[in-house]
Amino acid sequence: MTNMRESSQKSSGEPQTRVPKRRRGHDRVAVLLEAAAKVFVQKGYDAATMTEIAAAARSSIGSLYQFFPTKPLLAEALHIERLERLKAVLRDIVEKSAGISAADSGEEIFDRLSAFIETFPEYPVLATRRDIPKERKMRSRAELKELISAILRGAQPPIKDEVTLMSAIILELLRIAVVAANEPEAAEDRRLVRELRLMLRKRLEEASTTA
Amino acid sequence: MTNMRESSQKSSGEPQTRVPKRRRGHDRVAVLLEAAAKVFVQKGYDAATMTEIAAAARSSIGSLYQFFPTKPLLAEALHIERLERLKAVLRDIVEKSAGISAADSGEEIFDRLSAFIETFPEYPVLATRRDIPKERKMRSRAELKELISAILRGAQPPIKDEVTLMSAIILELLRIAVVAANEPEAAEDRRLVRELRLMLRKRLEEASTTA
Amino acid sequence: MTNMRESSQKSSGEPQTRVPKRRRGHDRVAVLLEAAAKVFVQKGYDAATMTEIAAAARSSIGSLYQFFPTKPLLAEALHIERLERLKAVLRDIVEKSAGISAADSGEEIFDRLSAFIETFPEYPVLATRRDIPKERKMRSRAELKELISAILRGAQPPIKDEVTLMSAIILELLRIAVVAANEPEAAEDRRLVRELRLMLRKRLEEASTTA
Amino acid sequence: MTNMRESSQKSSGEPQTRVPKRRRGHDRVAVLLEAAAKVFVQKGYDAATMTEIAAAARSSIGSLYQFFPTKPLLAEALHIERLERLKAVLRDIVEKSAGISAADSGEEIFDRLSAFIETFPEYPVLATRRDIPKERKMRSRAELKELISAILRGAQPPIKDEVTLMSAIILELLRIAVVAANEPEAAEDRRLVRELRLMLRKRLEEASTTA
DNA sequence: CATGAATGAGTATTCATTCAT
DNA sequence: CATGAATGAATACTCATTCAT
Repeated sequence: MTNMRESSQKSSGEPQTRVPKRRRGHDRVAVLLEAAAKVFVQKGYDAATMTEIAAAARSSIGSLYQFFPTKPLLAEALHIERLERLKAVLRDIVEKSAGISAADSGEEIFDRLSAFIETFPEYPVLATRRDIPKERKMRSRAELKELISAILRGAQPPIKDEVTLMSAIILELLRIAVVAANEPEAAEDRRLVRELRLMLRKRLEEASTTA
Repeated sequence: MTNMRESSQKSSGEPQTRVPKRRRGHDRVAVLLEAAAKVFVQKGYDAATMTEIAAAARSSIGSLYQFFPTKPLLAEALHIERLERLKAVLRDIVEKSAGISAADSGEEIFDRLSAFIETFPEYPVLATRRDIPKERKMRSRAELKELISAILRGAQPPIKDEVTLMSAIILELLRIAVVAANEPEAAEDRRLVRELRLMLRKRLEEASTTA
Repeated sequence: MTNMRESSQKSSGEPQTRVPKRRRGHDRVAVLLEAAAKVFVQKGYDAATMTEIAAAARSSIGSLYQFFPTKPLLAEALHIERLERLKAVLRDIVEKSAGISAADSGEEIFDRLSAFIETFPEYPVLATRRDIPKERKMRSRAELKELISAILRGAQPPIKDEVTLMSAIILELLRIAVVAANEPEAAEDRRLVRELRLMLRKRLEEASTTA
Repeated sequence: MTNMRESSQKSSGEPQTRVPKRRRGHDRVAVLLEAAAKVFVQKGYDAATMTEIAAAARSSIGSLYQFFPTKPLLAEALHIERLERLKAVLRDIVEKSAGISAADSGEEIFDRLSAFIETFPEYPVLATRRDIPKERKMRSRAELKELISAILRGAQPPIKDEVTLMSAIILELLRIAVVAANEPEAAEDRRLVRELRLMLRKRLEEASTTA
């Protein structure tokens, strides 16, 4: 009793993800996040239970809560972690793609991000969970679009069409690839993805100044 | 809630959605389904509760269960209802589109299905809920693709590329439109959808035998 | 999952104590309240658990929550119920005490309220629980003081001192009696209460206009 | 939290509050006790958590447990500390009040104890917590009454009524003052306290042998 | 059939306490 | 001794589902 849900007020406002101060804590946090990732993919965000996540991490429920005081906060922490990696991938492409054609860069993005999703299938789960803070959602989307735009802006020959729109297209075509990856008809879907990749290439070639 | 009980099955044969005999029952069922649709859209499938659905239908929980013995069965019933309407739309296009160019038909599909989703926003919720029977998922997907294929097969000039693949593309591009409809950046999204529509047109024109 | 505590929002705002619509419900509610009273007295408000209350009512936890959606709401409902009875007692004295001396009325109040507390020992527990809505606390206190004031105003000979102050004194002296009732040294405490009763009498006699 | 574990006792002898050997330990203990006092007042005994107390003392939970192996023991230690101070106050009055009238001494007690409560608002919290050992409760109460009795016995002119009873009255009137101090209607409460003080004076004057 | 009460397993979360470093 | 991570029983509360009236 004297449960939080009763009217007792914590003086320290919103609970936050705790940063571990010991080595053991750091390791544990990593294990917990991976366990969460696994369970979120398997069951979906809503159906995933904190208990199962703790079990998957071979940890006690108390330990889980020591670092992630609520389920949304756990999801958020994992989400941010993955988003950081995703942005790193794009940043890497930004560097390497200077002077490359938009069409080629587009395919690079397409391929690298497909690989990313395959490695971190929890990403789409996290990115679409219902209780994601709306502001966060828009911000991270903007960040991704900005990175893709940066890639396109560095393209040679330059793109004439609005770069933002192109970025949005890429992002959306990727969303399809993501979903398709979870569908059962693997064979056909692979062809579908290839096709989308091609449509993108065409569109980007068209958008490139043909001098 | 992904409650254990949800998936519990009586050994005495699967419970089935009851077909009401009297008129009153029919009305009640319709009201219940609409209420379910509303709540599913508002809260999502998992977070929607049978109690709230009953309340939204100004009915009692007992009544709701009289017709839909489990939550998945309720979702399934609604899903089928909407799917029927969706197929009707496509069938209508099949008829009207004989002799029309694939590109024009594609746009027609795009527009009509967009309108459908706007009218029945619960459709994507139902189509992506986690506990959808996998077999059902594949079957309905196949039905939709077959209908779109029928449209494309009737196109004049005929399509040379594999019709099934084209159908898949259309379906996926639509998925984007659906998601985009739920995003906050309305203005940009509208442009995005228009762009996808255009890409589709291009692809279909290209696929058409240019004699 | 999809627990209330997650970010899902109920459309209907604050949960409220539900009014039973069936006979069975009415009975159950009564039993639940008595059980709550018993457990609150035994364990105190904080240490009382909803589970134990349900058990004491030979009811399921679900049933308890059907009518009292939170522990504070349960306490509040019981509090109000008892407060109503308490006010009824005072109203009864108001009627009977017209023309009686303030000193006699004071003793009557003292005795009747002592009896009340003995019958409903949960009252002080409820009235002093930490999460009582402050506004409610002040309002009920004001109501009680107003009733006692009404009694004193009807006294013959009339009271010259400020009636409100006298009411506050009575209320406070009673608080002592209440606490004393829960102490172990019964014998001495009884004498103490008698003494307080006497002090009150003296004070009221003094306050009465001796023409 | 009235946790089961609170009352769990190791078979290997009751854990006891550790007496620190070094200066640093003494300081730490003092800080911990003050932090506990603060949190107990803010949240109440039940709602206060060991973690929050440790934090308030800018100490670690481990350190807190080093000195106070259980929450009740912590409360007990603080309780005793405050009780010692309270007795010191009364002892001081005993000395100074020889030959003074009971009425004057009574007012002195009233005032000094009011001040004490204002300085140590945790005292009533501790003195009324549910898990206070009953025996302790009675013993400390007896000690206080004895001290007050000593004061009254030294009064000039001597008291004829039973001194113990008078002591009890004083103690109880004080209880009111305490509670009143926590009520919101400050202004009125002040008048109330003054009034009780006066009633006490009257009663003590009356109890004094008027030769 | 309609109604709403009854049920209880399941869920997120808390917190006193222990223990390895 | 200090520190903070680990533990898990206990708690409030939810919700699908059943059933008596």
